[in-house]
Amino acid sequence: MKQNDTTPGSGGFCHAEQACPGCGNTCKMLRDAGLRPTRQRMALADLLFGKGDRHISAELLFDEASQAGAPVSLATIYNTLHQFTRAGLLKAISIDSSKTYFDTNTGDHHHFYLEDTEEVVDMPENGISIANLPSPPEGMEIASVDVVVRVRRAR
Amino acid sequence: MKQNDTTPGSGGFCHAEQACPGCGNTCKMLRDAGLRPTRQRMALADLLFGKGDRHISAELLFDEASQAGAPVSLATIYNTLHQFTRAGLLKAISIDSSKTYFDTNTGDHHHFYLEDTEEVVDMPENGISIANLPSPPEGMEIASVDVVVRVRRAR
DNA sequence: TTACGTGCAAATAATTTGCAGTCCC
DNA sequence: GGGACTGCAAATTATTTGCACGTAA
Repeated sequence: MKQNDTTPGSGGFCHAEQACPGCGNTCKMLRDAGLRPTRQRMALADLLFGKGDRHISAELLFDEASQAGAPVSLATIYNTLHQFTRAGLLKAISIDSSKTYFDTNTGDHHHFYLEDTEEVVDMPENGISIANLPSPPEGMEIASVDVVVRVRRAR
Repeated sequence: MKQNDTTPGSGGFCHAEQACPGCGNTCKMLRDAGLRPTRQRMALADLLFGKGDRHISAELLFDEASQAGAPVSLATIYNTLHQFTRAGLLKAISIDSSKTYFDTNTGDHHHFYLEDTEEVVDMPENGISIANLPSPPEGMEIASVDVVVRVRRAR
């Protein structure tokens, strides 16, 4: 359950701008994104942004939420992940064709993909540099450049 | 394996090494890959490799085969695409998370992804260059480096 | 002949959607 | 109170699999 008890008072469990214990700034983050800070969204946001940069699939987040004592339906997980993505809080990455991963690091960066474990890992920000990028087909503009370095256990 | 017994008329419709009309070298390609040159595989190979480098999805190949007068079941399309991939004739690319595309260009190269049309286009071979690639996590070796430049219609 | 291939339909897996009930503002 | 949000289950989409039959070697 919630380890903080800060008298929600006025009906809502979260009080706008001020950082209510347990909400931290999650509440504000959601409001700023134009999303109502509901119980589910708060719980998911805390899981997603509570421990540094993460790369997570819907299914995995579902399991985490369940185990964290905040069961959220899978449909809501998907909805929320997409809402967060639309709001710019997350970035969707498609590395493995079967699952979609969501990245809490929305900055410009690239990834290592561990083939053995199907894990996605951020590449050090300053590492890679790309040159001689061919100009895109005519009439097109570059939306983004995604680099994925697939790695496997060295034998 | 027998390499020189190419007596036409011995039962199969395709006769090993020599270019039988209608087979071209497709036949040999399949044999070399360790795959029996069946009617379906020949038809699909012709569609795949008959017109330069392509990026195609199973569904699309299915439609093409049907229209080409060589209907092949969707299951066989999938099986065949994976067999070809395993044999090194194709390369699977996951750019869009929903569909898997198969690339007839198995060389080292990168792609443009046209977001508007969901099309995959090869990037000129000589264009891009990547530097300062961070070393992979310890105990790991690089399997491949995939670069996808997403482009959209310039407004 | 005989093992490998193929087609079909049912089975999965990941994700989306319709809708009735719930909750935030 | 009212519209935004959720949960559930059914619907979709992409792909895989089991199994009887067909076909290349």
